Amino acid sequence: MAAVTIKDVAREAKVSVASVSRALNGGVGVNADTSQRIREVASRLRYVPHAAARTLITRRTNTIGALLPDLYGEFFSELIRGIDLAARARGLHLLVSSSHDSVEDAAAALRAMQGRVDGMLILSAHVNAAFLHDNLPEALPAVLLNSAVKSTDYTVLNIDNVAGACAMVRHLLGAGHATVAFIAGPASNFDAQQRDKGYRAAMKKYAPHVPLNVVSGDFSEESGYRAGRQLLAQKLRPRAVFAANDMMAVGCLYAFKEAGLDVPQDIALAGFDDIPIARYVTPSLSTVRVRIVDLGRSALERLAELLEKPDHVTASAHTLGCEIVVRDTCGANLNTVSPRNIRSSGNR
Amino acid sequence: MAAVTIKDVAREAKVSVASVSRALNGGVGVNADTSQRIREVASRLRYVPHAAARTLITRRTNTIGALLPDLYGEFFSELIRGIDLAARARGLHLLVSSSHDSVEDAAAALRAMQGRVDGMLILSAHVNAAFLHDNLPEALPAVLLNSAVKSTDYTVLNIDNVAGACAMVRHLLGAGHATVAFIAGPASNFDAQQRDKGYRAAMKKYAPHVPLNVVSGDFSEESGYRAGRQLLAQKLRPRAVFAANDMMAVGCLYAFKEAGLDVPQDIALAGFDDIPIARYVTPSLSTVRVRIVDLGRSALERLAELLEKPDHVTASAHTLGCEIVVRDTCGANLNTVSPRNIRSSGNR
DNA sequence: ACGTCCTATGAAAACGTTTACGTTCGCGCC
DNA sequence: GGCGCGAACGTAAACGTTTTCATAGGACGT
Repeated sequence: MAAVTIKDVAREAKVSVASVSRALNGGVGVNADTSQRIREVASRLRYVPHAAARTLITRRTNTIGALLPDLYGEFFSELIRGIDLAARARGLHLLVSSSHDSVEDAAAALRAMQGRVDGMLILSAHVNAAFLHDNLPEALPAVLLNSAVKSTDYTVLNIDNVAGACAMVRHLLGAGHATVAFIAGPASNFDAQQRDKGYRAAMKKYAPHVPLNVVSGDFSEESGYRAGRQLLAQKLRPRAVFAANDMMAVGCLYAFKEAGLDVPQDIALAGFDDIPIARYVTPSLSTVRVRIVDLGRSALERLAELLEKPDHVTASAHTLGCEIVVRDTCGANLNTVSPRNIRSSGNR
Repeated sequence: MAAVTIKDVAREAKVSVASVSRALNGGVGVNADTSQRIREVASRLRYVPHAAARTLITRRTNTIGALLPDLYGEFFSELIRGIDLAARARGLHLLVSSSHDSVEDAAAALRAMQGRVDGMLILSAHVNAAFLHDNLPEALPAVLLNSAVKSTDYTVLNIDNVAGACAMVRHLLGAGHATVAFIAGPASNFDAQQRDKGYRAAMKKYAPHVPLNVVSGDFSEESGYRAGRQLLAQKLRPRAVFAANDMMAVGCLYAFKEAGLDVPQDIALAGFDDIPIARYVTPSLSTVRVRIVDLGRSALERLAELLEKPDHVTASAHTLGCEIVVRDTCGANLNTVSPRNIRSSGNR
């Protein structure tokens, strides 16, 4: 056992523990060369302050907790990466609890983090004001990600789904596709709601005389496939289809291929998320990209802000922009040969 | 501030703090109904033991740390999911530090976790005996993932890359492809080394008279593309190509398509990892699947074992099997129509 | 020479637990 | 009745820090 404590350092440096503590924490109120000597002794003994003891008296854990649902692939890893990077830059640790699909699960995890963290990052389908009130100790700073909660008590950080969807619909219309159908996501999902809203807003604004055409889906590839078949069965087949996420777009793409249609000549297609698969399907999928890393990073930054000055940093709401990624399925670059985007990173 | 401590509970229940502690921790040595009463008071006051105070005296944090490199997508999320699930089942918390690409980074992160965790899960390219000796406090239990370290001091958990690669090469040969080339990964990478080894072993065993044919790559898609062109330029084009990972296989696939070759008729192809993209490229990629969730889960289970009884649980080495996933690029199911595998899960 | 202030330092309290050690008390046994 | 014993419970020490307060000793102005 290492077990080298502040007392050992004090004895070795022939000073009191108080001086050691002072020297190691900024060194104010202690002579410069004494401080220097203490530091040397400390590093020689490989002294590491006992985090728990420090927490006990400081009331600071220097740790933030992340409560996440059962996320999938890229989204999860990018989000964590963003959070982790920003946390490390601030000397904060990251306590993760993921894969919560039920409310009880999430509540239990939240309670288990009690006292272990200085603040929380929460991304969960079932957080609402009541849930938070019941399970989140008041005065524990928290930042909500992608949440419909509009409380004045919590800072929330959202992806600008509306603007992203709106921009894509506009792009499709602008590419000459007169009619644009929409494959919706699960009605309970906040992202899905917002994207739906964006579709409707864009249609109203840029193609006010074209009737809306919405078929339902649940974000799964299979539901996208079904939606695709459903659209093909319509009397007037739409010129373009906008799916609320990429997985559904991929399913839809297979339905079109199966029917012998040429994408984008016969029918254009676009998705949302820019999952890695998007660039590898044939033809490659046009979509709306969300910078997930940024979402994680700025979430942590907001939280860190809250930690610094808990005194009236008013809870605020922020929005993260999206960008349109034009590939082959949207039919906007028919005449140009689309270069295959090779990414040289990612050695896994 | 909640700030309800054990003293508050004791006062309210008219007992000493010692009895409260006893009642809440198994309740031995305390009268049954006293214990009951204490519990009621505790839950009524919403008492939550202060984790740091408990850690200070117990020397247990009930937290395990995970040190991970800059992982990518599915691999990362699945690994964390496996670890998280197993940890939660044991009441352990998970402190994550990821995205470490340099040795210094990893060392710093390891030291920062000092005293915050009861044990470590380490997956990193640059861990070796010396690194661990320098940065890991002795007597801190650790489990190494996918590591070349063969120390008797640490438990290591590896993917059976050799057997996986071996099985795939055998499968390709068995499908009638007389010659099999190999696209190697970065020489410094342990997985890459093992897969290379598997290729060589299989060729020696099942096709001893066929010359080896290895071109180099670095796990990136781009290097796979280059390797593919290199293979096509050979005098005797191989009948099948086995890439050390899926990304390179995908790059290679594009090189073949570009050259107008039909895969798998003209040349067969296989990868390793079964990343999600594998099933979406056209034709879909045959590959070797690794159950990453299991890797995470059993890593945590080994570590938990170490924590339970630090007294001579001899450090051991374990291996996790792979399975071959036959899709279209390997040419093994030419005559059957391969059903497109739709996954209905994954709503993200 | 003397009070005053300032700097460097040490002593000790406090944080909230767990646990070793006493103390009390009831009970059975000789 | 004395004795030992075990169960129930309380007292207090201990864990390793930070921080408040006290003290000593200069420097400095008068």
